[in-house]
Amino acid sequence: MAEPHEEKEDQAEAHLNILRHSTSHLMAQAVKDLFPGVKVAIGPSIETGFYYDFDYEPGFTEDDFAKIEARMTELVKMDIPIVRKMVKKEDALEMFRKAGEAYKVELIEAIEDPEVSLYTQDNFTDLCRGPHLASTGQIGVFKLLSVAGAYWRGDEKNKMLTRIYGTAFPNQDSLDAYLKFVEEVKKRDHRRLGKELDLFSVSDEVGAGLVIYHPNGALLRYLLEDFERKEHLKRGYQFVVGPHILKLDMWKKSGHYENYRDNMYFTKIDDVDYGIKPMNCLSHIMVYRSTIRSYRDLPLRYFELGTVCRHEKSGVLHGLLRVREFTQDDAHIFLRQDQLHQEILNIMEFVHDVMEIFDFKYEMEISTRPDKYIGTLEDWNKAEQVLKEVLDGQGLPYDINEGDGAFYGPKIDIKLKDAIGRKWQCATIQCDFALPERFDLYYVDSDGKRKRPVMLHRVVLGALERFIGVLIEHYGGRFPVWLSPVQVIIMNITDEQEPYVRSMRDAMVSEGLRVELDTRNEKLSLKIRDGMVKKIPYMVVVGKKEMANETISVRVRDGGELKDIAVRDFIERVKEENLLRR
RNA sequence: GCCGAAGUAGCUCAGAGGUAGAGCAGCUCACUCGUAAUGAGCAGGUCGGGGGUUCAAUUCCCCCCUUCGGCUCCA
Repeated sequence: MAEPHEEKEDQAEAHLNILRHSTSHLMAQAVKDLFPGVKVAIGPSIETGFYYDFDYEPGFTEDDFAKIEARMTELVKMDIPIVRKMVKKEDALEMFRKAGEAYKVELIEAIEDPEVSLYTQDNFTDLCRGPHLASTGQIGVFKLLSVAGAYWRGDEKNKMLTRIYGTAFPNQDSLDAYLKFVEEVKKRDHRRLGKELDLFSVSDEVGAGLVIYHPNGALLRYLLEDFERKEHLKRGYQFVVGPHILKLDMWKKSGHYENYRDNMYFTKIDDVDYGIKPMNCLSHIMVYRSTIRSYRDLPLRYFELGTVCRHEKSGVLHGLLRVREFTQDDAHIFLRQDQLHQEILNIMEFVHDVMEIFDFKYEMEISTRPDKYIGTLEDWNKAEQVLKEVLDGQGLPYDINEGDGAFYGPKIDIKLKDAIGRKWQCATIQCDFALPERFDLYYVDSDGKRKRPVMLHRVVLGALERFIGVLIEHYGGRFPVWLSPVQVIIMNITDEQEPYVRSMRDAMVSEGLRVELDTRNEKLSLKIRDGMVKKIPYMVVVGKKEMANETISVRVRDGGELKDIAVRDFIERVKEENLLRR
């Protein structure tokens, strides 16, 4: 049962959805008034507002928005009743056919009920399940936001329509609040912060989707890698390293050439074909196969910060979140069927611990057997059962994506939620029955017979590039001390303290702190400002007084001040934060 | 890949058929300064790349590349 206040929230949300849905119809009505010959497709409310898809030959641009919005405002003022009517399917079909609304006809044909509901406002009638507001006069404030192409029914084989996005709210204040929120989100954009904090760049001279890490970005990445290596060693993983290119025959054997070729790059050496790896599993399989394995050896957990190259379509590249070369915290675990439950539990605990350290909440999904699959039904059912049991056993909620598993096995996807509620796919755990089969992997069981191991593919952070991008936005560039590329910046007030702060910097660096020095001949307020802009956690100020007392004054990025603290105590404080990952 | 928009100094942006401008950053000088921008001066650009139209193109046209907003796909 929902709590009373939740019910209220649900009601408010439901109302907002109706408002937006009606605004979407209003926009369609305005567009049809203004642009004769336009055909309408679908126009739902969405999380951030609404959209409507149109088929119109010249298409629309944002220049058309003012005109459309003006007409919408007129229609609101006219306070036109929005009338619902149930009609027979055949009648609706005839009506939309006559009107030349081919998309509506297609939609109605797919409806099984004998009757469909229509909503009419003046000269505009739309097929719609509803509900809607009672009249256009009840519509609040709205704003058209962007145009975009969208395939009919989301299928890239279909015609591309023009989609107009907009948003709507009951009043101006809530619209303003939303637009302000959008601005805040822009300020957190990892591409913007990546530039401002000088973390990374991508260059069209080098190539699209290829990341160049600058010193601070590379340091951040190094800190994550260091974290990963320690955590994996702690959990019984072994490090392995494989090559970036493997003979094409390997990729044919594994099925990648057949199923993943479009995403791969190829090259030729001395007339032999090679494929650049899009995944790390094959080398790990070679390690497994390098000697005979006993049931006592399992599970074997091979870990690699493996860099892979994938040919992503040009239109999907996006900062660090979607690139063409990236490094996964990848592991392949070879184990017996009877170990599957415990091992997946281990991984889930691993994921949980890591998410907690970075202060992420997360959600889980199980993806089950697709229509096209390899392996036996029995294996699939068993594995799906195990995945469910593990999640049930933890008492954590999860969704099921029927038929969305990989062709070689079912999987658990973990979607993390960042500081402002957005979801990102990072960790995933995939069962694989296919590769052990294709590479004829086996172990010798207690009865002396050869048995086939199960293979798990899993990543925890996912791709370092994507994870770093998410981290930047999650923290808004204000990394916790242990992850800050620069933890401390020391500022002198006059030249007099310069040699002193230099030796202080050296002392801190030798204790493992990451320290910068600002000895520019500038006012303190400028140095503080620059330190704040660079989002450095600790700004250490040294003037005449501090030098005499061998203390420092520390301005803390996230608020507050450490007045006249001993250098030694400050160093210990930062060291502890490094250790505790704070 | 598809639809739409954009690309001007290191960054953020203005400009216009007659070969470009601001702020910040950079450099030089003065100021030696106590918690979010001291002042003055200097320097900085084949106006994304390639073709075309024109007496003349950074501006108009075509192609390409890249980026942005979406669609589709995904770590």
